[in-house]
Amino acid sequence: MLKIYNTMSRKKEKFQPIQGNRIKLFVCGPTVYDDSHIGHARTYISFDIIARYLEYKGYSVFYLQNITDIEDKIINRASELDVFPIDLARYFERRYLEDMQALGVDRVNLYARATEHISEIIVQIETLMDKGFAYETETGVYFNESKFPEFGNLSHRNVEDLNIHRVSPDSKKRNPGDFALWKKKDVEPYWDSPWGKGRPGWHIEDTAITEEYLGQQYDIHGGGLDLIFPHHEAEIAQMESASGKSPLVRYWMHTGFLNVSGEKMSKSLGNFITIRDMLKNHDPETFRFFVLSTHYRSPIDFSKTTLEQAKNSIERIYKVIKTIDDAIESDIPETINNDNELNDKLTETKNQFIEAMDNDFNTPEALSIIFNYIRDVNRELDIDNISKSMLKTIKNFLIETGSILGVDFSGKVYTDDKSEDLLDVIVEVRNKLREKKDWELSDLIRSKLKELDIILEDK
RNA sequence: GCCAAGGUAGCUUAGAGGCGAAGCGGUGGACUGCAGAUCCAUUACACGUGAGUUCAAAUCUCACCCUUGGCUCCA
Repeated sequence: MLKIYNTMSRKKEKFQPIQGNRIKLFVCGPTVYDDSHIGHARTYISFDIIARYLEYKGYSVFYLQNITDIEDKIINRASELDVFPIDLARYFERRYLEDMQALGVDRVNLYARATEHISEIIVQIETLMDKGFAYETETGVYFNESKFPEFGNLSHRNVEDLNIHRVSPDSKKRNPGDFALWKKKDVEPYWDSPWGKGRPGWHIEDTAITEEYLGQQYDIHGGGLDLIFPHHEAEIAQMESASGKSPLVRYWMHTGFLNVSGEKMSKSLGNFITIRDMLKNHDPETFRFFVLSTHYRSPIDFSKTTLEQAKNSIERIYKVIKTIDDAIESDIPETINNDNELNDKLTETKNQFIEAMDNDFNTPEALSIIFNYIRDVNRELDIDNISKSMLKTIKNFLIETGSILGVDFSGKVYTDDKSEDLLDVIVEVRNKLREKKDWELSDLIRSKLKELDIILEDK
């Protein structure tokens, strides 16, 4: 039975979709004003895994993500670079999608741009105006926080505390906590609205988009921890006020922060790492494994050591699959008695894996179960107490498990065709030398290959 | 100030009342011509400190120490 930690209740809750086995999942996408960083990667990989697992459990998942392509940061950046905001947004959106593809994040069913939902946004603001939850000033349209006493429930804060620490509130607003639904602007980019030219506030796009595609209430809303306040609070306030229905979302899920060598990642500290830069030094599988090795809600530390450990760990899985492949090729029986025992163990492992993932997607636990099984398999392989058919079953299990987690465990071969052929020749020659016990030359070949980062291992 | 998360072997992480965990790393052994992989053993007094509850506490309670983060830019 799947349990999900709900930020709203601060508890793990039994998961039950609103409608049958259909799950409506929404995750806050990026503001496309710059290349995405590895903190984004952590969040989106986490939700990719969550979506994969939900699908594995037999749910039909509709995964929606917004793209914030109109926002002050985009406009500022565009004017710095002297380009149109929309062009800048499209450029970084394309790069974001490329990054996600490189990371194997491919579970999103629909990306929705804010600028393509302006009419839905306007409709929602009109509803809020009609119902008396919003008011117009000379600078824009604002949500009236005092009309929504539940504000602060998700982040578990009370509004009075927050108001004390507010810096220079806009004097036109009635309450310091009121947030903009529509900003009046008469410089590009702007859209026409009942309140004149302007553009939407940050929070409204998400509820306009989710109402359009998911309805007024849906199952899961995800995002980084930093979005809880004020962004997700604002979403709740807007949508629940507009629809009169509560809750907007059944399960609020938030991913923990990614730190770099123990420090918060920020541009001012100079430790800001984009996904692209990271991928120059690490392969995507390693990074995903690194993400998997910590629970999604915990902080995770990106450092040379942790990435190295992730790389070495995943190699252990690659290696067992390679060993299995070799054994399948070799001359071992199709079935043996010991299969029964290994089959039982496999069933047990599967169950434990599911149990771990059911427990709020506990991937570190799930991995440790896989590693335990791998040790058992290796042990049997070591004493040739395993059959071909069993090995095939085990391999399928490992590959399937990998695909739930989004990691290709089948291992990587870093060669193009020609060099592989060439390598075969070298290995063949070296084997001849070894037959002649010419260790000096064969070791020389091996060490020369090693200098080229080609590791040759004899059986 | 307010709020939150956390302190588990050398490192990275799970666990959450009762069999001392997983990976990485170190050491020794088996296997190898050697190396590697693998297996075995070992390294590990494992649970921030001090009290309390309990037959039993890393896990619950209280106090304290320390770390990190959030407080309307933020995945």
